[in-house]
Amino acid sequence: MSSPPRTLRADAARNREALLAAAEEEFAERGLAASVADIARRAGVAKGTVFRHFASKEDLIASIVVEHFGALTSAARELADAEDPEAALLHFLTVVADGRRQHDLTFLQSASRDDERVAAVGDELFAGLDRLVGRAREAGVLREDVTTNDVFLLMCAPVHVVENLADPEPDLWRRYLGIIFDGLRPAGASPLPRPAPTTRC
Amino acid sequence: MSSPPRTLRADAARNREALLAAAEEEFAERGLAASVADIARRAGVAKGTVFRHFASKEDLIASIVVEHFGALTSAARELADAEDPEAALLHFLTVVADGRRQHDLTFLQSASRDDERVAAVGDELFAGLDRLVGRAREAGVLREDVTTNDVFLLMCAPVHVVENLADPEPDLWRRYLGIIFDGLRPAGASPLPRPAPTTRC
DNA sequence: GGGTAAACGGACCGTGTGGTCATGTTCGCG
DNA sequence: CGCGAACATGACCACACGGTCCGTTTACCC
Repeated sequence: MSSPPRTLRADAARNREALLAAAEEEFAERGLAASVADIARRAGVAKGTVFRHFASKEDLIASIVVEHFGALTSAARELADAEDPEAALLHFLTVVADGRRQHDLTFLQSASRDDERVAAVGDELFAGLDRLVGRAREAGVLREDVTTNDVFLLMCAPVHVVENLADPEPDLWRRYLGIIFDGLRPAGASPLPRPAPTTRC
Repeated sequence: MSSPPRTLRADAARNREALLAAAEEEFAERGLAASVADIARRAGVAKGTVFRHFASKEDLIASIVVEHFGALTSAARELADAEDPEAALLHFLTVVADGRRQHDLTFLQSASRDDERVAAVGDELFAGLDRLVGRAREAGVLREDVTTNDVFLLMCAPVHVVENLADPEPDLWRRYLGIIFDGLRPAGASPLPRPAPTTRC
């Protein structure tokens, strides 16, 4: 039992990146039904190569989600100490939505729910968001009864709202982010019928 | 070329209803990937029977959507002349979300986007909602810059937000309907970054 | 009850899928 | 340059899917 080498060969690294990019596009266009063969074709490699890099289709999906979550976590960290907490939170939510702009990738996330790597980066992302939400609430720009969990769940809603539209109109999600963000503000907030969820995610 | 009889035989009608119900449950549990064979098994009939009632899997999906839209249109009509326009709109949105409570069925809707029957009942539903939205805006309980199209798109968001949660918590969507509805109120409304969509649906 | 058309069952078919593997190719180090 | 290991390939497999078909069963009407 020998362990695999720590660094990938140049061509292998290139193919891995190409596969991740191709898979993201393919999943965006055809949903979970996108086939491994099509992904390989799009990346310009043979099908066997896909399974050299990813143990299974599920593993490929999880890898995409891990990559995305990582990028969002970085964005959250960079905004953690911004001067304007409200702008920081809104900007973060914009980054989240923009990252999924092309099409929605939430289904990938839920498809890899029990992957432990995904759970780990999900925790980090949640922690980053928690910081932003905490500062926003301290600053009084967020209604009192809203938790990080709420924002975490609502994060993808703007993109999701627009997703089923035939006509693309690439920036329309900004409109719904605006509406939902207004719903998160203290002004005009009415009592919420149910308590916030307790379990993370 | 003879036309089929106007009324179904008793057993056929029973099976048709059983199939629609079974399909709805199966789609809710397993998404679009639910197989016709599983649907048939759940309804207690053979696979061939499915295709006797519905020309294809797509046709079955469209039939479910048509049924749903019809029920919602009826609900909208009943609320059209309610005394309190705000309560009427909120109640309608509650009915919409509650109808999809078990799981989200939006993907069925988008899967049958080019079905003409679906388009027809979709128009009726939109008209019903338009009435409710119009009265709400006249009453000043809806922000000025929000259109019927916006509400139509946001309609399913509360359920969608909760959909990817592992833990069911069946009524949690009410919380997010509350938040989003607050975002639709005039109080504390901030300017929206993009214009409302022009194309219907 | 008997006759008939409608409805049902389930074996069957073609296709496309995720995944495997033996063989051939390329990188990169010495 | 040369060699071994890492990598890529594409034919191949088992399987599940949507959909078809025809022999059989069933509900309805007189």
